[in-house]
Amino acid sequence: MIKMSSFAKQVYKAVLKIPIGEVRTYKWVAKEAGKADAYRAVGTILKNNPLPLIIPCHRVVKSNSDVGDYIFGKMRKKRLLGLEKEVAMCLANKK
DNA sequence: CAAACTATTCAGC
DNA sequence: GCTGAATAGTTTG
Repeated sequence: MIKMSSFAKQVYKAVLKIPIGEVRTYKWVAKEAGKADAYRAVGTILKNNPLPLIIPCHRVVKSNSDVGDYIFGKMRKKRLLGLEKEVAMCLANKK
């Protein structure tokens, strides 16, 4: 088991709750985590995020629909979002 | 324990 | 639309 900060755990759970093809804002994640005013902490945690491959940090964007930042790079994040959108459609329409 | 840093957000012009 | 400042939690020494 990996030990981590209490807020981080909630943040990860909130991010994992985001459906594929959809994106949420850092504020939203912070709120789900229990601290709506900790949007900045969310970014800090995800930045040091110990499980970048099991946490869809790319589904978290800024409030202005800005892409925000990503561990693998903003470009990779954008690409992933578009790809996930297609995947979501596939799962919904079973194309 | 305290200081510094940060993947953000809000307000003003 | 852009710039500057604030706030909350994590991390490191």
